Amino acid sequence: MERIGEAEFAVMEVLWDTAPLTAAEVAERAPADRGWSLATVKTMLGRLLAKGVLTHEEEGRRYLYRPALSRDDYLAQESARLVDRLFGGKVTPLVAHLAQRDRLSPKDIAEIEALLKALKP
Amino acid sequence: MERIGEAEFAVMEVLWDTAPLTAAEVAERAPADRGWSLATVKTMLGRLLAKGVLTHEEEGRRYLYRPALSRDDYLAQESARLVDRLFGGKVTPLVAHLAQRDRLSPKDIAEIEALLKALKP
DNA sequence: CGCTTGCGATTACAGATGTAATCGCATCGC
DNA sequence: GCGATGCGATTACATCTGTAATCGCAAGCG
Repeated sequence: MERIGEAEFAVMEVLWDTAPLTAAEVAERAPADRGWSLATVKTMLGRLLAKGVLTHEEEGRRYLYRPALSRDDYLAQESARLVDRLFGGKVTPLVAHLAQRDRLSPKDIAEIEALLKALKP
Repeated sequence: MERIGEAEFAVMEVLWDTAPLTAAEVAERAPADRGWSLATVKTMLGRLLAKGVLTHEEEGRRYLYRPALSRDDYLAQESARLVDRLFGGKVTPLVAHLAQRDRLSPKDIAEIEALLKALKP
């Protein structure tokens, strides 16, 4: 699975929010704090195409870009990577760690409990 | 906070397991599948020193390397990065996602529930 | 029909990272 | 003492990533 970088991810976010878009439209919607030039956005789009995580269809002489990887699949992939690398592939230690370090609020805990309860048969 | 790369992380793992160690000892204990030369390990150690995540003390004409960042702090840092980037900084959606995608076993769920219960006042 | 304009493609370049060879010096064995 | 060894430091180089300028061509304007 091709890795996608931090800046590339920001481009994906734009397209996960709205698709399909032209390069210029992606540039417009990109986070302002990035301060990207249109050229930079075009490079990103080209690389993401090459990595297979975007598709494009021609619209006149332009391309319309569209994600080929769902945000959800991406989340799953990245979460799994973290869990594998840092927590021996087990989710429980991750939750334990987050619980201790992030000081989950009682509300958070209640939410997660409800969520888990709903998963049980 | 200085980022540490994938290969650098592998070196840290060795030192989190056992410390302090000399460069040669780190090389011996590094994951075999990396196939690292001693030179490579030395480069890693140098860079990790420069990043401040290792310390060294002189032992004769060699160094003994020792982590300056605990594995736990590193886990916290990386977990927080993931949660921030992908889940809007909220832990609950991450757990929800893991629960759905990773198909937590009933045993996992029970473990996490017990863990959360223990956190409640 | 030619000229501008707008597009993707190509090229550029710096910094980080992974991998490694080499260098300069201190030390240990003789 | 002196040469071989072993150490960290320096240098090398390819790849990936972030950022961007430039190129070549097609299409639309006049």
